[in-house]
Amino acid sequence: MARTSSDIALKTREADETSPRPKARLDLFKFVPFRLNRLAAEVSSALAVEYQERHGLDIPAWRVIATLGFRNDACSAQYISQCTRTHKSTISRAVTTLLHEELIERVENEADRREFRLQLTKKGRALYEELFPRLLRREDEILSCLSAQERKQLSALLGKIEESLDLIQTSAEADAKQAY
Amino acid sequence: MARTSSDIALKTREADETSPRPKARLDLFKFVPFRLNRLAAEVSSALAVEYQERHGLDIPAWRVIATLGFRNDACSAQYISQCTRTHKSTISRAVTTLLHEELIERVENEADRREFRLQLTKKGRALYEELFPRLLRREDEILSCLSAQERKQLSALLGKIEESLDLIQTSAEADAKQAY
DNA sequence: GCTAGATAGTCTCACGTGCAACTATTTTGG
DNA sequence: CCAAAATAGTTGCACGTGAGACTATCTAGC
Repeated sequence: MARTSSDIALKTREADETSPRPKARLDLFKFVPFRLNRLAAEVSSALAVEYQERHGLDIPAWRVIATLGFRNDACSAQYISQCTRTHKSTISRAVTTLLHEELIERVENEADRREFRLQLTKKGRALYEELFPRLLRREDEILSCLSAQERKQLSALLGKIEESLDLIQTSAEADAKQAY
Repeated sequence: MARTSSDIALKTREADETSPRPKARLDLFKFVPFRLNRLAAEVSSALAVEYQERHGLDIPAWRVIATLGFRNDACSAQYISQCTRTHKSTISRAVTTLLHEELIERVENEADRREFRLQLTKKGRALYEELFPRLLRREDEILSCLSAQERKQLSALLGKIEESLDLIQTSAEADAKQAY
């Protein structure tokens, strides 16, 4: 969000497209992977003020809270790791911190003593209830440049790419896995 | 790209939307900032094989190469830093590495001896010419799930968000800055 | 023309994170 | 049942990177 220095830009490929191009080139500004990276970084830092400055959470911690807050029942660290696509060691460290801050609690799983079931504490639930509307509002602000229809388009397009990259599972798969 | 373990998913908010929702919740899977983050990370790692495994470049180094390759004339590290939105220390380190590998070269700027003008060496140019078509092909693969029109839509939508986040400058601004 | 502030680039520091090894436990296959 | 493989979670290690201090140089204002 905070960019102190003034900004400059590459010339876009646009101008070249009308004229015969002597040699194909790659314009970073039109390169979708680059744009996604830049956009994601920018959006992340725009949201960070909410959970970082206000609550001292980082992204992994927020993902744990969000996953537990969205679900009613407790679930394992493994589950959080998989469905947020975050490395298990990263989740592990976030869980340790959150346990320390008493925002989440864990109970042993009698059936399988390797894993622990995690859930929000009352304090954690309160934080979640206060935080997530703010984040939704931020998201709304960021997307405020789009019409309702454009937002649907964006969501659909992202969905297609996610699906083709296998980032999304069907609810059947999820349920199958959830039946532990 | 490489995810070894099997995947599971959160239930989406979809199901709740028909029924009266007792309490609003936040579904990470529908949260655009999260989706952008995850998608960007996935796409990046899909491209990494091209410049990392084949050429030993990391993302910052690739951004330097790409910027210099796209332009005909030499430009400063500062310029690269600003137009790729990458921290100047990150660019500085990438430049040092690339100089060492003789992929780029720098000449003193007589007019301003604080800055150096950077440009691709013959070797660097060759690498660029070989690399960027591969990357464009990868991008194409990733977007192959979209029709031509959908790609335009995506590009336009990303453009709108970028613009509203002030990630894009007009070519006028760029030219003004470029006139050093 | 000298001083104060801006700017280009480098470097040190701290920190987050992916990888992989490790422990503990469970599952599978003979 | 026992050994081998799989799995949940933790931890040490290495590395990339952002923040910010620092040097050198340039620019602006008096």
